[in-house]
Amino acid sequence: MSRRDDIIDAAGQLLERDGTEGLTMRAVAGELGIRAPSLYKHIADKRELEIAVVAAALEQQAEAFERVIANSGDPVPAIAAAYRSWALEHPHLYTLMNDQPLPRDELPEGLEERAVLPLLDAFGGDMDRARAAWAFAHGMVSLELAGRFPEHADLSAAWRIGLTSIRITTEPHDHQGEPTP
Amino acid sequence: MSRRDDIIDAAGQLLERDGTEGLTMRAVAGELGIRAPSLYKHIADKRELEIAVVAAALEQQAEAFERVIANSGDPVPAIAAAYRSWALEHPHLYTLMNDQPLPRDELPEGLEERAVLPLLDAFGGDMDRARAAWAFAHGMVSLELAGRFPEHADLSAAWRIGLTSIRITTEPHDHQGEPTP
DNA sequence: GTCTATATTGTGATAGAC
DNA sequence: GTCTATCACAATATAGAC
Repeated sequence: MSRRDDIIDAAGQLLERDGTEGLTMRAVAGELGIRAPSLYKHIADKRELEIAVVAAALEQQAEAFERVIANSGDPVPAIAAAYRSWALEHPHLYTLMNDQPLPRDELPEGLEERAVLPLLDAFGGDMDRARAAWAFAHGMVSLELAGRFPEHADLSAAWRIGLTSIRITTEPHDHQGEPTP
Repeated sequence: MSRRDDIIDAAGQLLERDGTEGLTMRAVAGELGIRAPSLYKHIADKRELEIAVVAAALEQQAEAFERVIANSGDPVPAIAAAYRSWALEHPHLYTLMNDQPLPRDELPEGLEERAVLPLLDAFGGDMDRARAAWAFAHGMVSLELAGRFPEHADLSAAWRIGLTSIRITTEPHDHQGEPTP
C-alpha cells in the first residue's frame, strides 16, 4: 500500500467519522501523524483527494452489490436492501458520491458501469425502469440520511410499495397516455 | 415589510444566486447596502436566518402545489410537474430544505402539513403511497440537480415509469383515508 | 518525505461609539 | 439601526530547509 493510498484511506475514514466539514487537509495529515503540507508531496490538491475517495467508495459499493446478487434468488429486493445498508453504514461517503456530478473522466475505466450492472440486470436490461428504481431508492435513502422523514413514518411500507410497483407494472414502449413533468 | 423580512428575503435571493457558500452574513448585508454586524440587531444568528429562509421557501412551494391542483383534472402528474419545476427554478433553496432535518419546532404551525396535503389528497389519503411517490420525485429531482444522471439519460421515461407504477399498483394495505363506499 | 514558517483568504460574531 | 474596529478562528496551499 503506497503512501498515497494511506492518505486516501485515512481521508475516507475521517469523512465517515466527522462528516464533510471534518475532512480537512490538516485532519487527514493528523490522522497519519504528519503535517498538512506533507500531503502535497503525494497528492496535487484536495479535489484530487476527494475524487480518489469517491472512486474507492464506488468500488466498495459495487462489490457489495455483486456479493448480494450471488447469494439471492430475488435480486431486486436484495439489491435494494444492500443499497440501503451500505448508505446507512457510510452516510457521508454516500452523500459525497451522490450530491455532485460523478467525475467520470477521472474514474477508473468501467467502474460506474460495474456498479450499475447488478441493478440493470435485475430489471432485464430495461435502463429506464432501472433508473426509476434507482431514483426511488436514492430518494428513500437520502431523505432517511438527512433526517427528513417524520419519526413516525413507516419506511418499510414505503419501500415495499415503491419497489413492488416499479417492478410489477408493465408499460408498452409507445405508451402516450401519461403526461410527464 | 419589516427590516427582518428584508433580510430574510435578501438571504433567499442570495442563496439562489450564489449557492450555499455564497450565503454569508457579509454578503447578505452587502445585498442590503449595510454591514454585517448590523444584521445582528434584527436576527440572533445565521442559523435563525437559514430557518426563516427555509420556512419562506416551504410556504412558496405549498402555494405552487395549491395553485396547480386547482387547475388540473389529474392531480398526480400535475403535482409532480410542479414539484420538479419548483426545484429546478430554486435548486439551492430546494437543497437547503431537503438535505437536513426540518426545524419543525421553529416552523409556523401547520406549514409542513399544508405543503404535504395536495400530494396526500392525490393518493386518496394513503400516506405510505404518497411517501413512496415523494421519495421517487425527490430522488429524480435531487439526482438531476446534482448532475448525477448521465447526459443521455431519458428522464421523461423514468418519470413516467415511476409515477404510473406507484399510482397504479394495488396492494393489500389498510387504506386509512380511502373514501368508504 | 517531512518539517517550520508563512501567505492569503475567509468565516461568524461582539463591543462600543454615534 | 448602523457604523468601525476587532476577536478568534480555520481553511488551502506554497517556499525552502533538512
